[in-house]
Amino acid sequence: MGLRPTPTKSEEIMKIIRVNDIAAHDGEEVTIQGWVYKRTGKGKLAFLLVRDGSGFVQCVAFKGDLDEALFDIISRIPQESSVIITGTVRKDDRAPGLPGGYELGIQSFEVIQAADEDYPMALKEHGADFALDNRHFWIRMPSQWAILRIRATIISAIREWLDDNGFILMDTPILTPAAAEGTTTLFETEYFDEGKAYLAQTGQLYNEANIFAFGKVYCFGPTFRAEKSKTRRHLTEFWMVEPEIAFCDLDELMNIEEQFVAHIVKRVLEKNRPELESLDRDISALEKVTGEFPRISYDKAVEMIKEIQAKTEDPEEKAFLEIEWGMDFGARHETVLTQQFDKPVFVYGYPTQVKAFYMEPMPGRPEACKSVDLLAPEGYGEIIGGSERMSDPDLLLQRIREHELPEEAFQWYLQLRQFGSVPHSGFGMGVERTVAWICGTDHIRETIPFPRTIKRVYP
RNA sequence: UCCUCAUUAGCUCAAUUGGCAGAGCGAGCGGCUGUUAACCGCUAGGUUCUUGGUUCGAGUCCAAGAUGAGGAGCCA
Repeated sequence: MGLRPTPTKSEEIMKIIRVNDIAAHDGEEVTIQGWVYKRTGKGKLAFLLVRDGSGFVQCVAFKGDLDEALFDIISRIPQESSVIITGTVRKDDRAPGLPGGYELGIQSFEVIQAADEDYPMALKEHGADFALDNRHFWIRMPSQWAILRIRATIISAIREWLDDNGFILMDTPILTPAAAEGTTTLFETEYFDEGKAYLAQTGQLYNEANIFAFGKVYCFGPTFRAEKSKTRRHLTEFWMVEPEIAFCDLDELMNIEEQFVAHIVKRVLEKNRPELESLDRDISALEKVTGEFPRISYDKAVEMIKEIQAKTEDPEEKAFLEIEWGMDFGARHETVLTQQFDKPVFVYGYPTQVKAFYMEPMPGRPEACKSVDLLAPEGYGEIIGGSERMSDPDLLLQRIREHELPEEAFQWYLQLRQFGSVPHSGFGMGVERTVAWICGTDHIRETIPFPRTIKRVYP
């Protein structure tokens, strides 16, 4: 507040509100503190769309009501100038904004800083490169503002549900000694005299230790993958929540996941309806995400994809949909599969060979394992990957050797199975993919404030 | 790592067969009492990604490179 050292007399009595509360102040004289998002004029009228972080509201100045010099300042104020505006709230259906429908008739107007006139982010559509180079400004635009507010609700709902259902937050390390699933996709850093350390790509193995102390736990933090993936579904730094539960089998895991996801969607519908509407999200599609989700086996899913492929005429699409039992699903497979349902769908029992080493085999079917992915509808695909973990120490050691993982680094993990091993399960949910699905965003880079991709670490 | 595409004004894009570098938005100035991507008039704004080549002449054709995007593989 260095620009405004002491409050004036009038400031001491003014009633500062936030824009998202404006409906509660109809007819009152209030003050808002924010930034000029857009300015238009019509002779003796000036319209400012002002944002204050909580919403966007139209402020109107009429030349006849104000000192001429003040009206001149208002009608010339550059976009993004920071301002403090006092005026009377009135309901008006013509008023744009978020939530909209109310406007402020300007009575006094203080400029904190008049912005430079060459603000780079014009109010129009931008290409991806320009938008990402200007991410520090892009987040001021309503679409990005709406997505990031929904992201905050999703994160809050994640913690709320887990905290209310007996899960304990256990922060797992970000600097780790070795790969959980191979070293090729890890970011590497020097670690004093201990050699290399790696940025974590999962907290799961540590959570498997934590459950034997706390029963039900979750970790929630950034995750790092150095994969050279350049798609609309990939970031190199993303946030993942990973619950882990003792005495829990695959069916119980699916029960937990569907309650968890339904709660998150419910909270967004309660808290962020104006944001969803501003994004033109099909809200009725989200309202269907309740109750039980369909559960289909990998075997059934392969059959369904084969049927869809047989009906596909486009030769390129047909080639992408080619599948045989034993193959992992690609993005196209997930897309056509989820389009068959209007809720998230569980696919369980994937082939052992395409999944991680620590998953429990299906009873009597060692070629399949007790894994389950949750695929979001409308073509969004995998948002959760989970499994029942292997509890037999001998088989686990065998798998570590088969995958040629450094046995010595997994000693502590193997010891867990020797001292009170129980059936246990867990899953990881990618926050950004979940945000993309709920917001209906077509690219994951818009779902995190400052995305990190293979080609971008600025800003 | 592989495949495909793109790069022209601050931004989004045009530019016919190789023949004068253009528009809209944004910015500045002027006009307008209800604007919603306002509208009307005027002004300013260019290393056509880089380097080399072909040609009387290259934004356009050729070669190499740079940068970015989408996708595959892998994954959340």
